[in-house]
Amino acid sequence: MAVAPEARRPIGQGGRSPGSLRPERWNEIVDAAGDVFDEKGYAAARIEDIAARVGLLKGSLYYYIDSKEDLLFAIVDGNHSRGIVVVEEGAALESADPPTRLGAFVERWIGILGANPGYAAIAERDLRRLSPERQAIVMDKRARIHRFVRDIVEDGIADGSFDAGIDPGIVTNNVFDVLNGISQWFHPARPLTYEQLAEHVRCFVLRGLGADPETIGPALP
Amino acid sequence: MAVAPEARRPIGQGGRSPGSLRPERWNEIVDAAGDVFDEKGYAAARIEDIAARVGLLKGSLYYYIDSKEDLLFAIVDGNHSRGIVVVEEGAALESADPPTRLGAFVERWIGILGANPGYAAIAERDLRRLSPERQAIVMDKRARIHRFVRDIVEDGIADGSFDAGIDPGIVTNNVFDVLNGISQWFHPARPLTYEQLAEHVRCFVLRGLGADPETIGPALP
Amino acid sequence: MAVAPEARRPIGQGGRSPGSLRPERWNEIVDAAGDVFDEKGYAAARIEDIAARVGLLKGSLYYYIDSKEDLLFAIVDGNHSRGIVVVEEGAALESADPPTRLGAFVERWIGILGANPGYAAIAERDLRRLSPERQAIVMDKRARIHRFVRDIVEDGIADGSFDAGIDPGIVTNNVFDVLNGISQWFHPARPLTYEQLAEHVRCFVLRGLGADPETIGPALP
Amino acid sequence: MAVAPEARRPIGQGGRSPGSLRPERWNEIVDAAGDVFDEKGYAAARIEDIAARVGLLKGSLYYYIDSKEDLLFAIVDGNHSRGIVVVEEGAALESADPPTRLGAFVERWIGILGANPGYAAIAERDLRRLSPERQAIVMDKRARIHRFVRDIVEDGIADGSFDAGIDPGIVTNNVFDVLNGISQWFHPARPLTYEQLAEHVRCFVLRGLGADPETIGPALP
DNA sequence: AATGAATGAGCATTCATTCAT
DNA sequence: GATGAATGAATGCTCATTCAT
Repeated sequence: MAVAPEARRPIGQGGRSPGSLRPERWNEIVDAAGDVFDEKGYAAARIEDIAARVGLLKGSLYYYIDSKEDLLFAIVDGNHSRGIVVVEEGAALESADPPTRLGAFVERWIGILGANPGYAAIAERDLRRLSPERQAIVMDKRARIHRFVRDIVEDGIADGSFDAGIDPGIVTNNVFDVLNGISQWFHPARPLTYEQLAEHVRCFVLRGLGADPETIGPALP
Repeated sequence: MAVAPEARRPIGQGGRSPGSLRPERWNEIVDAAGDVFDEKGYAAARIEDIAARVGLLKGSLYYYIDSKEDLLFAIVDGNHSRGIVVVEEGAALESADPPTRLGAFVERWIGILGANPGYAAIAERDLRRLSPERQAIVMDKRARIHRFVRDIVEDGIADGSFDAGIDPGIVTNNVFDVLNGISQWFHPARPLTYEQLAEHVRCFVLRGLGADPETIGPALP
Repeated sequence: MAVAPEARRPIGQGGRSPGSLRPERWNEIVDAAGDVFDEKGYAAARIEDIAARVGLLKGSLYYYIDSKEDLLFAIVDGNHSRGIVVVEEGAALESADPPTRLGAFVERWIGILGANPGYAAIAERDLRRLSPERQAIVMDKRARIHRFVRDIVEDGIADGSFDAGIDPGIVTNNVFDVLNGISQWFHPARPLTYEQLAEHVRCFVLRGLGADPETIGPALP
Repeated sequence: MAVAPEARRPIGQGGRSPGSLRPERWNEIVDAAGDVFDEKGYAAARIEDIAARVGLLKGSLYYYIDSKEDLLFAIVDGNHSRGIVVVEEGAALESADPPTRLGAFVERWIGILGANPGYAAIAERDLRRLSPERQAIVMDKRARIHRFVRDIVEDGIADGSFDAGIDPGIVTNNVFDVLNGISQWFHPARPLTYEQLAEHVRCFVLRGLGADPETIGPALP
């Protein structure tokens, strides 16, 4: 899940930010870093590999970055920024019932997974390698995303559309575990599109919350 | 999820395996490695840290291991060996209906999580840092564990106890994502025991599969 | 016996081979390695010493090499490549009689010893520390060099210019033992040039083979 | 060329000298060390390998030695002690002519090579790894051995049995290079005994010195 | 005599980072 | 913008050596 171009400039970084000069180059680099981090993990990834993937020598990469961590931050923060976008786009559905809103969220989330597959895992895995300040930036976004789902869950419990016995905290975590896990095993090469996958996952999640089968909608086609 | 003591000797490793001489020492070391790998990730973990945690100098650790990878393998393989145990212990329930069997599996799994918390993530994260041979050993166990759940799911679809519209492959992955995600956010320090957590997760999963609420059992207390 | 500059680029090595970019630097490094290996032996030689001798820090040396063994190979293989050159330069003498050819070979060999003294011993001593593939490359060259001398010996026995009772295998080994031993005790600081030494050794060897004193030429001046 | 038992106790070492307790054990250990040093070179040889070859653990070897260097010294000094014996045994031939004396020396030397093959190379190769004191002890023996041959050569030149044009220093080195080189290529598995080899080498050397073919004796059978 | 365990200094190698050109 | 060269700190691993038992 690469960062959407408009969210991709180094944020909270100050300095010359060379990315502003050639945004497309910066995006290439971040994508390359995403691939390499995904394959080897942040610590084992080599700057040289990332540079080679965009046709540079390792020394040259430092024209674009100040440190390896910049790339991790760009990816992890970008991932979360996209998550924020997913969450905020829900405005149109604000008046809908909780199952509909949660289902729509799941579909939007997986839809974006499809656009930039592969980097969700990095966010989970290597978040702690960031500096405390940057971790805080990311954790704040994460909390807002989390809160969005949890609010829906609590609303649903309150209005009876979800089972009263569920624990909002646990269930919210379960939902994100399901969503974040996807990119580790799903490959669109399968005879299944992201849209179809989203349907399955939406059902799994809503059922898991005890939603009325009627509300969830018809069985998958 | 550290390895249960009786399953912990280096398996499939050949060589002098000094761990067999002093199993407690070997267990201490593997536990220490698990902690450090969990905190920093495999690549960033330093042998020196692991050694210090058991009161040794880094060089001394090599009396017990041949390489850092040995420790990763001990943890990852041990984790999976415990998973195999969880899967195989289901013999008594073989004649039960699929929801009961799956629910019991979830409870056993989380029960073991409680015994040795923390290392499940390592297995998911750093599996690829193992040698191909060792990866194969682990992947084989993983496939068997996976197959156990998938078989239950398919049985349940066939006999109508799970929704006919679900995809066994997707759903099995969803289940493991939920189970493996737990150790990343659940801390027993919370006002919730592993048993109570297991109840919640059991319900979430079974409902997600479309099981009859009657079968799932009473709402959580 | 260091490698002649023109033969010195890493041969049969694949990879980026930065030495090709700055041959003089590569030669400096190989010479430094030759000195250090000669003084301490391959195993006891420290990369740090070699680096320091060319004004680098040990880490920097890895810009030029992939491993310490690369340096050993460059020296040992270079030595043998020079030997091949010595052997092949004999074309002009092909029609001469065996004693003349062998005498000329001895003179050429020692002449080259004089150009790059000191590393012949390394080739003999630490050949076995090379990887099997590289050993094979070197052993092949060695066999060709050996064969060149043996052929002359056999020709000489056949045409009566060498004693009929000698064993070509033994005598060829004796000749190379004499030639290879030189660099361990001869220092041109002595009141003797390499040319004079070569004359003595040529006589010793030809006499050893039972050549007609007339053929060998006049006593040394 | 292992050390003859009676010459094998650690010499010039002072201390408890445990070898005196079980001479045969000490010999076993020195032989094992000789094998390992010969295979890998002194620096690359591991105490553990030597210990394993005599059925001990590496720590246990220190009951017999004070340091790895003790073993090198035992071998190198032992080798030279044998050389001294070879040289001194010549008493009976003292009145013989130089070619006879030198020929007899070659035969004795190779005869002893046959008794303990393989370690001559170590002496040449790793002499410099000894402490200065021990190097001095060995170099003194070496000088005496060298001097023995050189004296014969000079006598031979003086009385006309060797060519007047040869340089005693060079030729003596040639002779030892031939003798010391043997163990690197000769294996008694060949269809040739040490006695036969000695004959060939004797002829090569004496001819090399310009001795009268009549003096050298009949061609090899 | 022998061992198991530990030590600690040393070494090859890696790699993020810098910088003059 | 990009590069080649160099840096230096870090880190996995080795191994001679010690010593209580």
